[in-house]
Amino acid sequence: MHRKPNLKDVAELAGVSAITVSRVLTHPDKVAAKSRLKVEQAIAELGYIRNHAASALASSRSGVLAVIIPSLSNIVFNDVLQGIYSAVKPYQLQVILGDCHYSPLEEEKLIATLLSQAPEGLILTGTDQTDYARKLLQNAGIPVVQLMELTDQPIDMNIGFSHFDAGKAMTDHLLARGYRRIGFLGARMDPRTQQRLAGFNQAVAVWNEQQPQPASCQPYVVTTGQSSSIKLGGQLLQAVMAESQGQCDAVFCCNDDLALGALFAARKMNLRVPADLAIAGFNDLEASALVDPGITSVASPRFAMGQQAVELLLQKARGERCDFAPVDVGFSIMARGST
Amino acid sequence: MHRKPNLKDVAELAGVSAITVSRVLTHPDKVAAKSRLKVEQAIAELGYIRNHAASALASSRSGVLAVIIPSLSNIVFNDVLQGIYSAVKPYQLQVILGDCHYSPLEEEKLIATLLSQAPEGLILTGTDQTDYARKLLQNAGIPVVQLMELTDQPIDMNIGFSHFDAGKAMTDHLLARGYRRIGFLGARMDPRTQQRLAGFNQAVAVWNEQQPQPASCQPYVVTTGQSSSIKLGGQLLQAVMAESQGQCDAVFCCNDDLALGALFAARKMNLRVPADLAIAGFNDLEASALVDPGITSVASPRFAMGQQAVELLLQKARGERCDFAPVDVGFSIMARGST
DNA sequence: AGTAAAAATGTTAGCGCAACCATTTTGCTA
DNA sequence: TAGCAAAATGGTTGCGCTAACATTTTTACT
Repeated sequence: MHRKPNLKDVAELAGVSAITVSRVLTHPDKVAAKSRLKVEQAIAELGYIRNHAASALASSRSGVLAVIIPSLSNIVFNDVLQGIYSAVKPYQLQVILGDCHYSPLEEEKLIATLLSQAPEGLILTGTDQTDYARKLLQNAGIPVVQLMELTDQPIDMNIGFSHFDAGKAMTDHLLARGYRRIGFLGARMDPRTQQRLAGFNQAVAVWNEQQPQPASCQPYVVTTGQSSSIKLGGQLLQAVMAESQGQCDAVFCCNDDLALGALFAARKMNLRVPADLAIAGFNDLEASALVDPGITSVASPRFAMGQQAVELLLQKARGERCDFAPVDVGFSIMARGST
Repeated sequence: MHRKPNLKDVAELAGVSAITVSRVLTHPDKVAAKSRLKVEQAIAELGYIRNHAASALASSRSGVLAVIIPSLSNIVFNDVLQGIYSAVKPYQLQVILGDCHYSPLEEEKLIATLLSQAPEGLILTGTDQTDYARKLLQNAGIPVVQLMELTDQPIDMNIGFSHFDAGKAMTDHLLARGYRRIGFLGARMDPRTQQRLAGFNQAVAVWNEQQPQPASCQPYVVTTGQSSSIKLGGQLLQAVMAESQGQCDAVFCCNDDLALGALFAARKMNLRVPADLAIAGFNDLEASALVDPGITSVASPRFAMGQQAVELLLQKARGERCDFAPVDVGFSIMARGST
């Protein structure tokens, strides 16, 4: 036999009907142990592998979960992905992953492509999808989770935390520690980074409103559209130092890559951390806790977010629940030596 | 209309036959501009999205590329993935990604699952697949690339470099710099790590054979099955220092995570790098170049490997070539301050 | 043993699309 | 304008599987 064996071949060899073979594969408990054994032997003998396309077509269940992240290179989404994969494991689900490179338009195209797989659900990052993308998803009628940040108008389900609040909290932390000339170092400037910056600005504004003149805070904001990296952190530190004429006494980096870069660069500039310069980051990467001094950062349960996204998706797909309020997973300030 | 629109619905609205609509989607150049326009309008109006399962079943082309990596958390495979995604982009191909957690058995199961998607090709990491997995792949008759390391008996195609040679070269580098009490810090101990260790042992053996007694090299090997992390690097450094009673003057870490951890720990132990202790790593992560001192490491073209894997796969799938000798992409020693 | 219920198995039909081959239309040359 | 090749389009069929219903066999209990 040259062509690949199909259900019928297995059925003939096992001496049962095709549907019985099908059942062995999908509802093994609905088949008598005796037949099941015969079928399993036949499958093994022929090296039969089910044709997923045919199965999906006949059952109109694809067994596919679509995931779109903004970047493969940002480790942050790696953690989320791991959560997703770990949650998916017990189920017969394949993950199809797309990278939209932080572009809503690319994301829109990806959504259109991925929808052709008729996925059981879709996990998106962030909340700034295009109108057309939202329409596509509405029509598709599949459960959707928007992950990482919170929104008032979710497409469907929503799990995340407030990057605005986190940015504000970190800035308050710096203010509370006595820093008054605080730089904000931002790269990429995707929506979540912008929210962190907004939180920073808000915290500074509130502070300056409440404090008498001599204690007021001078912010220095340096941002770039470049994607963030450790190296860039050093460059941005130099930039903010230039802009503040060396007055800057703390920097709030929009993520830990920049913060690490700033820390390494500070050393080379002979700035003592935190005596001359405090450094705060975001995302709480492993390295941040282990460098000396440790970098103060914002931690969030990324792995758990990924897991929970899958759980909610499947609950909704199974029709177990349908009232899903946005889930705020919160964040925490990991205060360390750098501030 | 409640159900999702299908080809026929589009065809009726556009006033053409179903097959013409199909052609607009797959061979747009085979359709007159006039019909194409009508069809495109109808598609937009109905929000039609092609059913991938039906398409795959009818055409027996899945448009899927399967990829199995040993770990999502290891950034190294991230780079490879990025290469794969970048190479896949111009084609109508979806990537289905599996994580086998460094387990050949899990990999075997994953292969069986992924084969049911009838992928156009499969990219595997490493070369230690189970016999049954190899048989499955032989039967499947799809192009396969084994990535990252080289082997004499590839399943099909093979792209990578010699981790043995790289381990040996790095050890030679340390010996040439005058270090004689060299520790090898290994975590996870997957096949590639073992090859690096074998290269290390070989280099030491060769050295000791050629050198007179007083110049001979004393190796200290400390390994663990735990998965590697920055933190673990520090712990392993302490372990090797204990084992060598503080005599160790250089450590070759099986990857840069460990090396960074070793560097951070060395600082806390008041060891000057490289005066008291040299540190070498593997993989050349971004941070390794930017810490102070920079960590000497082994660089390899991971992104390019991913890209090339896709290219070869597609060439073979299109039948353009079939004689694929293993591709050695090589490596290079990035000598930095740490050694 | 007899009966009803439950479990196991089979039959039929169709999921949505594209390959194949047949037919119609178009564009071009003499 | 006829005639022909090439381009465009359509009809039929089947890809491999499973849902829904139909039938048979087994089980449990009187």
